[in-house]
Amino acid sequence: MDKKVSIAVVRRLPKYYRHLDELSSEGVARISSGSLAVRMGLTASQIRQDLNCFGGFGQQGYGYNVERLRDEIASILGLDRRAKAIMIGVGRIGKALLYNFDFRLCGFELVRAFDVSPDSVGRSFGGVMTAHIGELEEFVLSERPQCAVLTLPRENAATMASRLAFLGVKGIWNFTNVDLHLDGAAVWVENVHFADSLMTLCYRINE
Amino acid sequence: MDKKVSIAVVRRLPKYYRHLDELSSEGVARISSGSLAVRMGLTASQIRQDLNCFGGFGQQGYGYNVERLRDEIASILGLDRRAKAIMIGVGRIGKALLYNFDFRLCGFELVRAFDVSPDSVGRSFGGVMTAHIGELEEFVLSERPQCAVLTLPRENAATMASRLAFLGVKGIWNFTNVDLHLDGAAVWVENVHFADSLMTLCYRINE
DNA sequence: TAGATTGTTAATCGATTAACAATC
DNA sequence: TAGATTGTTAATCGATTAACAATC
Repeated sequence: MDKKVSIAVVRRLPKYYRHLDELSSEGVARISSGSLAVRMGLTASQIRQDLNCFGGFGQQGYGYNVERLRDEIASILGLDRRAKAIMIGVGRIGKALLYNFDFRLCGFELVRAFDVSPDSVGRSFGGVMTAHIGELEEFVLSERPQCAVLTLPRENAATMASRLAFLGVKGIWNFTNVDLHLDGAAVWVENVHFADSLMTLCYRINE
Repeated sequence: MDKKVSIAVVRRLPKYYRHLDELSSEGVARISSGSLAVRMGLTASQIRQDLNCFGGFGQQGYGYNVERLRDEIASILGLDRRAKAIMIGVGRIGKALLYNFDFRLCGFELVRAFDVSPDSVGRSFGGVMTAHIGELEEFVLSERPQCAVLTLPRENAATMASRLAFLGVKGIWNFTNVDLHLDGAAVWVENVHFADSLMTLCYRINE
């Protein structure tokens, strides 16, 4: 266990979790790497390799216990830690996330949103209170959120990212279509580049 | 030119496009693979390899003409084709896209949205008219959109995907947290899995 | 026990990086 | 011409797949 874990493996973990959780809801108690492979569109070999980065969760001749494996993966991902997160920018995308997206299922507690607009400041959306961006420093230094959701206009993304890195935030979930360069800072940036995604689809359609 | 193009290369194309477009706005007329590599966080070798999948766009001793290269990549991606797209499901995420996202910059014209709710049907959001989902078949068969944006509740995603595949849609931009299996159908699915993305970040933060 | 299926090592495949001749 | 930088081939690296002994 604890071999070097590649990016490719980490990116597959949420997918494993999702399918195992579904299987669990369907009442499936155990599954072999072969069946899971068919269901997920992977190879059995790859699944066994992936899981063995973290430990031997299966049993020869039997397969894997669905609930146990799901919970192991949840734990590996840190979904049970409930780290604090904040949101920067409460526009349409920010609000869509606040109302429709369950941060808890992804291991986070969204504790505060920030914006500049009087339309949003002081109001609560999806149960999350919005404060003025001027209060960011004080809030972060006292509450120590580990993650920030960047849903502000792209012009302000780079500056805000540095500001957050300086404050010690450890992860940025970036919805602006900008590549953030936080050289030196120990910040992990996870990008959600809508445009890149749709352009990829455009390529496939026109192929 | 026209060597086999890997998934990895295709996924980098939008990023090349974005950076070249920025360089162009900055008034930069030419760039070497070395400088572009520094800017994009890649290696010069990889950039030259990537671009040579499609043709020799550079010039020895000079580098690449920024505007020309940007336009070549736009053309490779098909951003200049303006394919028709429709949206299925006009909830908060759908509306956020309709109001804030520029489909044209990604090679699509969003021509119609569909929903069931009387709150949305007959209304226009971000310049796109919403029709009742019952009119889907007629519309698709006459207008022949090549792409559908799936922003409906996840319970309905699988059924709707089959329906769209049957109607001859060629690409699905999937915002529901479900893996769609359209075996046999010639449909490319491009997923935007918010939860998978955030869970990945959760892993990094708890590492 | 016999059958099934894992964990793990070895083989293959593909993608990235390095090197350099071609040439602007 | 000399310097710079590409296009392209070869070398390396890493990830996926195959194979099989271990074992439940």
